[in-house]
Amino acid sequence: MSTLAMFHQVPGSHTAEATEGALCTNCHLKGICLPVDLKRQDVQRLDALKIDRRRVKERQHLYQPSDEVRAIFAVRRGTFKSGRRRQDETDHVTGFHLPGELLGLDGLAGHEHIGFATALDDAEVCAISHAQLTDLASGTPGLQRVIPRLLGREVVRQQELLALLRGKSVEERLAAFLVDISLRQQARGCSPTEIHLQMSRADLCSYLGMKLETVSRMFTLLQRRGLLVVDKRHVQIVDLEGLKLVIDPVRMH
Amino acid sequence: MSTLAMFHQVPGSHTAEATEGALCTNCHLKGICLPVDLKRQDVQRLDALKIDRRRVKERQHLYQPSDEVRAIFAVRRGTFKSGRRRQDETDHVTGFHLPGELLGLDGLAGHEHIGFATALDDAEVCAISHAQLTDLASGTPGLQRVIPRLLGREVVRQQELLALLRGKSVEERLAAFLVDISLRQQARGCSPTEIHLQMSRADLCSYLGMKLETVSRMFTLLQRRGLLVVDKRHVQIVDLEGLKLVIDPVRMH
DNA sequence: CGTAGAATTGACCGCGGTCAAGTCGCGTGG
DNA sequence: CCACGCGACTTGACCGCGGTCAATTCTACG
Repeated sequence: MSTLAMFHQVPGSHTAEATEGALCTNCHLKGICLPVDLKRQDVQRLDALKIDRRRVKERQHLYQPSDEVRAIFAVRRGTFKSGRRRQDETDHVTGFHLPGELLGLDGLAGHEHIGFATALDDAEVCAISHAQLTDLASGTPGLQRVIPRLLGREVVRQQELLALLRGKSVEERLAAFLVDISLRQQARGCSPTEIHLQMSRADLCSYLGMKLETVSRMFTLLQRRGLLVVDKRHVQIVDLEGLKLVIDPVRMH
Repeated sequence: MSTLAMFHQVPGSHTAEATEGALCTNCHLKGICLPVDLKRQDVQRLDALKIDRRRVKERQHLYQPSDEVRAIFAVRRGTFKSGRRRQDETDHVTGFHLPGELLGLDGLAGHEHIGFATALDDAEVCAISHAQLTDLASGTPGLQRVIPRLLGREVVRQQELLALLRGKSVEERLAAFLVDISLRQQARGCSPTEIHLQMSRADLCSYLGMKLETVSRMFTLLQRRGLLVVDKRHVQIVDLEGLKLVIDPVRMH
C-alpha cells in the first residue's frame, strides 16, 4: 500500500512544489480533461501527484516516433497536432488537441511512441508519468476507472474521424471539422463562432483526407453560401445551424 | 487488499468451475489475446478470474448500441464484425475480430455501448466483467498494465484503418485488407494463403469505405493480375509478395 | 526589393460512385 | 421436377467529384 501513502498528505503542504499545490483542483480545465463524474475528493487526490509542467515552443515536438514512452500529457495552453509518420516519410495528422485535451494515449500500447505530437503555437502541458498512472490504478475505486475511461474516449474519438472520412464528401468533412472545433471552443468558454485556426491548410487537408486545393475550394464554397467569413486562418461562422445541416444532408435513394 | 485474495488460490482447486480451471494458461490463443511480455505467473493469476464463456450464434449480436456495458470480450471461436450505427440507421463496420482478439473496448468510455458487435458465424467468447477488470488493476504490477496496453493496441488498430482509408486507393485498400487477414491467420497457425471470408461483400465495403460494385471490381482486377484466385468468399492468395507491393506503390512526383 | 512559403483559383481528367442489367446459387412451393 | 423469387455477387456504361497540374496573389522575411 506504499504507493497510496502519498495520497494522504495535505495538498501543497511539505513539498518543494508547495506553491503549485492543488494543481488539478484549481485547474480551470478539469471539466474537460477529466471524466465528468469524478468526485471532488478524487480530484484532490490527483493534486498529490507531482505533475510536471513542460513548455513546448511552436513547431517543436512533444514526442516523435521511436521516442521512449514516459508519460501521457494534458494540454494546458496552446494547440497540438498529433499523428503518425508513414514509411514514406509523410506525416498523417490524426488529431488536433486544444487545452484540456489529452495526448500520447497511443503510447500506452508499447514502450516506444509510434506517432508524433507537435505544438502549433507556444504551448504548455501537464505530464503524467507511467509511475503516476500506476499509482492511479492502485488508488480509490473512483480513480481506478480513470485510465480506461480516457482511453475509451480516445477510441471513440478515432471512430468519429473514421466515420467522417468514410461516408462524407469533402464539403461535409470540412463543415463537420468546423462544427467540431466550434463545440470544443464553446466547451472551454471561448466563442463558438470566432475561430482562429492554428494549423496550416496542409495540416488540415492531411487530417481531413483531402488535397490542399480542395480545402481551399471548400472554404470559398462555404463562404459563398453565406455560412462562413474566411480570412486566412481566421474563420467566422455566420450560420452555425446551416453549417450543421451541411454535415448531414438528406440523402434519399 | 481483499480483492487480491482470489489470486492466491491454486488454479482449478476448490471452485465450482474446477473443470474449467487454468482457462488462460491452457488457452491456445493466449499469445494473441494477451500482451506478449506477460509472465507465466501473471497468466496463472488470470486463471483465477472466473471468466464466463458465452456462445453467440451466426447473425446474433454480442452487444448493440445503448446496451449496458458489463464486460469486454475475447473471441474464442468464430468471427465477429464490430462497428457503429449512424443516426441514419446505416451500420459502419470498423473492425473484424478473429479468435484471440478483443471486443467491446470502446465501451469502457461510458456505461452504454455506442457500437455493435455481431457474430459472422457461430461463435464463442470469454467475457471479462468490469469487476474483474478492477481486480486486474489492483493486481500485481505485471497485470496493472494489461488494460492500458490492450486499449493502446485498440487505438493503434484504429489509426491503421484511418491511414488506410485516407491515403490509399480502393485497390490498395483491398490488398491491404487481404494481407492483414493473411498475417492474422498466420499468427494463429492457419494458412496465410487460403482465406475464407466470413463477411459479406457489403460488410467488406462498409469496412473499406467503398461501394459494393467497387469491391467486386477490385477482386476481379487482382485476380486478373494473377495475385489471387477468388471463388465467392473463398480467396486463395497466389502471390503474397506481389499483393504487398500493391499496398505501397512507388509514387514519385 | 527579391525570394519563399501559404493560399487561392482555373483547366483538365481519371478514379470510383451511380445506375442498370445480368448471373449464380439456394430455398420454397406448385 | 421445374418455376419462381430472392439475395449475393458480377459486369458494363456513364458521369461527377475531387485529384492533378499550373498560374497567380499575397504576406513574411532577409
